[in-house]
Amino acid sequence: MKYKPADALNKATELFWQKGFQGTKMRDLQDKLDMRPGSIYAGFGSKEGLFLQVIDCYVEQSLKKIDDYNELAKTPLDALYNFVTDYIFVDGKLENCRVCLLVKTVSETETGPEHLHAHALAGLEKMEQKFCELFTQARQQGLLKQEANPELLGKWLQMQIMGLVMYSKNCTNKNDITMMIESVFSSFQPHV
Amino acid sequence: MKYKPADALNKATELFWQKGFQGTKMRDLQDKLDMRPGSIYAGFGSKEGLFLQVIDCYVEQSLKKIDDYNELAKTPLDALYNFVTDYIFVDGKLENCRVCLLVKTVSETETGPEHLHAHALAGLEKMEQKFCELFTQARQQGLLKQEANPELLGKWLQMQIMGLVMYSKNCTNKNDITMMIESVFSSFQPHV
DNA sequence: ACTGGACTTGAACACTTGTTCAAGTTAAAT
DNA sequence: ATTTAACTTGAACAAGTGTTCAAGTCCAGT
Repeated sequence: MKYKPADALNKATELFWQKGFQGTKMRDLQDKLDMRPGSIYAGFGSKEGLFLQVIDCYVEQSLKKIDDYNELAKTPLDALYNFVTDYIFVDGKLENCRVCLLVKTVSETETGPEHLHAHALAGLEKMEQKFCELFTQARQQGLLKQEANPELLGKWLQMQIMGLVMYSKNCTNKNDITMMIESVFSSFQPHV
Repeated sequence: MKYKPADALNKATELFWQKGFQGTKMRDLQDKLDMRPGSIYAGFGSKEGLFLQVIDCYVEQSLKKIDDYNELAKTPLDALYNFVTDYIFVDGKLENCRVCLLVKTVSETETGPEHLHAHALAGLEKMEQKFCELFTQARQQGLLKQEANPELLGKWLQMQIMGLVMYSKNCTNKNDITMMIESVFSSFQPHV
């Protein structure tokens, strides 16, 4: 496969993210990627194969995104805070927030194709691990109580993000969400 | 429409809940409901029409379920706690937990059919209102600080449930989830 | 110039999709 | 017994589905 897959994968990601796995039709992909069916099958094997690669690509980019935030922010906790805030307020607007592709896929394939489900779950696990990493750093820097459990905090943050993002679909009040984010992150501060 | 829709609607709910709107095919419904296409269309208008009725039915039953919990429990807070716990640990097992049909639909139709999306959101709003109701009762009974805002607590609980349920798909450790539920509900107790 | 392999094309295929409809059944009201 | 309206049936339809494949294009290595 010599085809420049980066651009194609990003376009495919956009489609799958918008419409889900089942909602995305091969014809949609053909139009969006400007590739004929044969090329897509030569390059990616099948719709499922393409989707799996899209997920890998998505996970890789998401992990990198967190690293980028971490380099820019003063502390790992700030990085996580900024990551979450920017994820929910895209261009400052709550309406632009979209459910994470992995979460969407997990929900869609709850009973569906086993390997798609497993693949999305594996991606989420990597995200959680990354959260855990940053919490570990934060503790080393004395930003958390010494007894704090980074692994548990990672799980907790993962859960909170899932809740925040899903709930943001159901909420028109920017203020409510802002308060919730504050509330989530204030629980990470060491007891004063 | 004289057809006994109760049984049919429940069976349809089961299918849509398992497979989602797009994932559920008319043939599946025909088999599960043991009805021929003409009958389904006479009774429900279309696949979308049936789905909308399924959602209404689901919301109604969910609201009633909370009322039932409220009658059985000592306090509204206990009722909510039991509701959440039983929702996540179905038959005591984390694996049996399924993403709420409304949440699943919101996620699936994020960009898709406008009215399906709106209908699911409306259902979620009713659930939130019910949570708010119970929190109001709890405050009247002195179980919450007088300054507590039941409306905000309702939103908060809605968000937390979404997070807990979605995260439970990604978690094999029953203990972790139990701790998270405790953590969520301990935040409702008045400051000691 | 020639070969060979990777990539592309677009028509075509077999199957599935949601939906329709003419014909048949039921059962209460006249 | 006749009418009427609601409901059921199941074959059929048109459109859409993921996928294939013979034929063509490209281009690096000989």
